[in-house]
Amino acid sequence: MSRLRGSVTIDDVARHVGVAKGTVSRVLNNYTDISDETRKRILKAVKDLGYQPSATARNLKRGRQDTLGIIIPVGHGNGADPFLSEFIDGIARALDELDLDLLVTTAHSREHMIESLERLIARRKVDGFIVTRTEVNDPRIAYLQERNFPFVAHGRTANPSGYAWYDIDNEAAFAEGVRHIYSLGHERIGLVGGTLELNFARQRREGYRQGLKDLGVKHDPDLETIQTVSEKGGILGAEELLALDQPPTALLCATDALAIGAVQYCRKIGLKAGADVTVIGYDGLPVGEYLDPPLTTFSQSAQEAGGRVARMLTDILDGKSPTSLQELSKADLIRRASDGAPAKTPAALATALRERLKDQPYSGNKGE
Amino acid sequence: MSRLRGSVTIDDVARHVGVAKGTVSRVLNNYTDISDETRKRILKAVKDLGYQPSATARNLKRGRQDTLGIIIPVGHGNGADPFLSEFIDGIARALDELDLDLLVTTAHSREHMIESLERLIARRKVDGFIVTRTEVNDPRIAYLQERNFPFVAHGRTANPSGYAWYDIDNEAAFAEGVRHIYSLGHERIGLVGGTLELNFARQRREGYRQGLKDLGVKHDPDLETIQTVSEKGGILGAEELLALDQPPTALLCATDALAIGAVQYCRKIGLKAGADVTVIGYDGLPVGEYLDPPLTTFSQSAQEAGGRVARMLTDILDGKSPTSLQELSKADLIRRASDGAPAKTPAALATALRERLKDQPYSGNKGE
DNA sequence: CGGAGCACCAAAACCGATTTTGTTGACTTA
DNA sequence: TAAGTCAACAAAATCGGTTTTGGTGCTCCG
Repeated sequence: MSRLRGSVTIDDVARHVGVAKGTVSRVLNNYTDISDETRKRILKAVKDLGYQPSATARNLKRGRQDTLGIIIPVGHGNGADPFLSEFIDGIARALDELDLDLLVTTAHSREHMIESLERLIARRKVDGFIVTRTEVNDPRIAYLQERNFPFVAHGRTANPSGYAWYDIDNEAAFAEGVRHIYSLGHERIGLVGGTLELNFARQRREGYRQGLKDLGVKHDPDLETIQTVSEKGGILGAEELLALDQPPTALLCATDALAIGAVQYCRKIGLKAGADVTVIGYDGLPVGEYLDPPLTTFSQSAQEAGGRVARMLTDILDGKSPTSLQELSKADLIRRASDGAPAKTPAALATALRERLKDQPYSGNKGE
Repeated sequence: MSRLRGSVTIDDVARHVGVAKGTVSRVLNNYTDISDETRKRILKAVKDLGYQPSATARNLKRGRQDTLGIIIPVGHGNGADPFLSEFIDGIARALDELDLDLLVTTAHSREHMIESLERLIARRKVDGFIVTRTEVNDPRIAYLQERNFPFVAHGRTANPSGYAWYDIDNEAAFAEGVRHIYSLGHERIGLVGGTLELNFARQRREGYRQGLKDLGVKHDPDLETIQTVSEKGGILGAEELLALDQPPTALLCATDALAIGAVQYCRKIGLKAGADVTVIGYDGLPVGEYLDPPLTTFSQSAQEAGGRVARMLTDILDGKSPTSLQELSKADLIRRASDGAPAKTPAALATALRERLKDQPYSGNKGE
């Protein structure tokens, strides 16, 4: 009965009922100038024949695709960003309700991203884009703005005006992080930051500095390190900061991935996160709950963010002004167990570390 | 210069050159009955005007979308499956080279999945599907087979004939896992399995049993537990097995998520994975490397699998027979540090456990 | 009673490509 | 030299919808 390619078309329905195909279309699109009787007959035929309009044909005429695009950055083989997969999940859920679809593409470089944008726009495969992991000067946003193509950014740029965005108040979160750590009794607080092209990394560093300033703690540049946003970066960052003469007793990390690496490094050199060193991450990744110790972090519900961003984009497509759609949300501190009062003074920590590192100098992250 | 909606069409190009639009199309599609001179002029105009054909219009005529679909199952708020995000990454990378796109949808129930399939097929938004996490009797596969719609499954079903699939030899892997654990000196080996609707869960259990049989170890049904595939399930599974009078000294887990939960439970009751209890997972999740202890697991490179599956699907769309596309791959044991020789006999372990549990009965997985 | 107004729907145009069919002039070939 | 062949393109049909334009018959109204 259900031959594949010979899908039932609007002509089949029209013929079956004995009306013009335009009439069928009008019924399906809720026009009012159709008699009740005809409407019923058509609706019945639609149901009987199992007719569903072809998205392609409809889109051709309407000039819309009912599809949103997202381009996710990927490194070289180092796996997907766990934050992004949650984010996509959130988007997809929201779109399901709105009856839209999501086109996912990956890009391995900045240039490749722009290429992909161009391609998808030129071929008219999507109506709008969701841009993630914004950079301070983001070429994607510049491109989309110039082309005047609808999009919503998750995260801001250096100049966050003129386009729609959804972001977390990164400054506030990290200022709070500093305050929290300080209240636990820490005086030397380190920052394992992310590369500064990433806007959120810059903002979190700003929040870190502001937090210190608010507390009247002198800012020591040595306590800041910048690393690529990955577990590996976290290892390197922790190693660098803990090797200081006056090491920090707490590490505030720009992302959970960095924090996971930092915790791993601590473990490696015989330090217990949460007891000997406080480590705090950011992202609220589910897996953080199952680490040892469970990771204290900031949650920003990637899923919720995805849903929110998707809805903002559909608002834009419905004609809303992008500038009216700028939303700043708050991140919540989720206390688990990787933070605590400092066990040692920085000086004591330093001598203890020197002892330990003599015995077992750190060498990569392989098992022994 | 670049007005958005007024994208340049094939008519613009034709007019610009002074030929019929059909001629432009023929040039772009490499027909031979065009003079070299005309071809050059048209190509130049295409470049000058920056013309790119509308995917929609092309698809309408051709009946193809150059888009593949994937429907990912999601639970209720418990986050994305990390395995799937890697998998999608692999697919997207492969499709990038093939100049195809990927449409991602989520579904929260079995019915919803079929609905989504129906919708995407009826509206002709995709040319084929990739089906993941196959079940023993998978309604999606049944549906797609019945509709005769192109698809490739990642994983098999009870009757894996008549369609294209890519799978890991789950039996072999788990038999090897048992062999490995046994060679470390363990005699009582537990299985934390996944729900048996999932085909891979069933196969891995089969491999576990076969492995024991090969070694001449008597199969004790008490040593098997079935849990939902999540960290939570891992906690429950470990709790159940370790509470036995004769508890296992090693836990073979159907997925990394289960293993992560199992490790967490061990930690909670004062047991160290890798030393006191051996825990082995399956999936090769990157995060496993940063756990304490780093997780011993089976790798099946989700990324590679994604790429492979995508290419198989395009082969089918190019006319290859699905039945000729069935590929069984091998999983590799990645030894990290969650496995090791048993520290205690099962009996000794049991008494030690009874001691510990008296003091601090386990109660959920919240921080203290 | 003639024309305006309306309800209802048929017919045709259109979206932007691909593909089929037709046409023209030059060149063979018998 | 008339008929046939072929290269090279124009013109039209087509894909499956949406939207615009055009009737038709009926009612209403001055």
